Amino acid sequence: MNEGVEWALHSCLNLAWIGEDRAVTAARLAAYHALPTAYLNKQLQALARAGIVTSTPGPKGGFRLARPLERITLMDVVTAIEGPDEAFRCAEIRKQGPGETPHTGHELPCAFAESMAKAELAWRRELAACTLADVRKRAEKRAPGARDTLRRWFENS
Amino acid sequence: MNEGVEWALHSCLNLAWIGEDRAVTAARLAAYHALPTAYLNKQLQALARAGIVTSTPGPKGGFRLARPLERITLMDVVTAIEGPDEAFRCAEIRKQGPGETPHTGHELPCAFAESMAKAELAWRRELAACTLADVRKRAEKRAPGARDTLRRWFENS
DNA sequence: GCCCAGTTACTCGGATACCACTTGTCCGAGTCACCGTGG
DNA sequence: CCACGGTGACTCGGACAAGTGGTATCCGAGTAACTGGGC
Repeated sequence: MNEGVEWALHSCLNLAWIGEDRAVTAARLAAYHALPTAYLNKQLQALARAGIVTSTPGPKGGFRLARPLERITLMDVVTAIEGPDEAFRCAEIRKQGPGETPHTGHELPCAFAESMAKAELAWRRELAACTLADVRKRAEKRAPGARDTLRRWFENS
Repeated sequence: MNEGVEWALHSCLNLAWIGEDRAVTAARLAAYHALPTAYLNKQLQALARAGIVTSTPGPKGGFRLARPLERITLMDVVTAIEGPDEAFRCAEIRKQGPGETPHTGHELPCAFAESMAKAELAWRRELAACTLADVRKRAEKRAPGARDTLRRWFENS
């Protein structure tokens, strides 16, 4: 899986902690975790295309959350970064070569693909059931000072 | 996801349909679906290392199933081909740069990683619950002639 | 006829290139803030 | 003092390279079957 997913998740949480009142540039978000600025910018663009964050150009511009964390799921972020394609894409090799399935088995979906899709659906269901607000709650319980440290750093930057 | 997974799954099913009495070479398995022989051989080697199939060299050699399909799950095959690593590997970026989580939040696992791992566990659970025998049953119901066609082709090859 | 050793051909197995995609970087279009000027 | 136009700098956004892992291939080590000869 693309590692940009982790960057995007933490960036969303950071944006929420900073507050929705002001936009944050990709450079500052990147600096906070020592990430390559331009590449994180690329991921944030993907989030913007997905409607998870909004981007404003010009001075005092940057990114901010498009909606509260309660309405953003892990699935949203993963889909925004990874794309909508399924991980297991059936190439239908059973239809190639002499082994092409006979007796009207072509139209019906491949039994393997079906089971893999079912498993992937369970994965997506879990991701869709977990909002970033849930994660924020757990993170604040574990590292109580993280939020304040972050706000202080972004104000003094 | 690696496309070799699909090849391995179909090859296992084909081996089961052919019968356990004789070994089948990678070349014939590949020819049946018009796949590159050497590369499929590589995937079969991975299955052999995982103990899913056994390989015998020399004339009349080849691959055969190490155990019946009832005891082979989708998870086994996926792990054999893809490796045991999780798809989402947390790089712990929260510990980098000025944003390193303070107040003893380091030892506890990342909340994001935890949720992602939970979702992935659901995926693995589904894969582990589905045996290749289940898939075979469904495939035979959809394409009743597939098994006989396959056996005929492999006998006349 | 039976046994055995040598040869042979066939198999897997790992070492070796090729290619696509992820990762990483750069510069330009657009935009808002700021500043100086005029009323 | 206030309004306004011009300038400037800062932002995102997409186009452009580099590195890594998946994809594909080849050749060698090893083995079991086959063949021919000897008993």
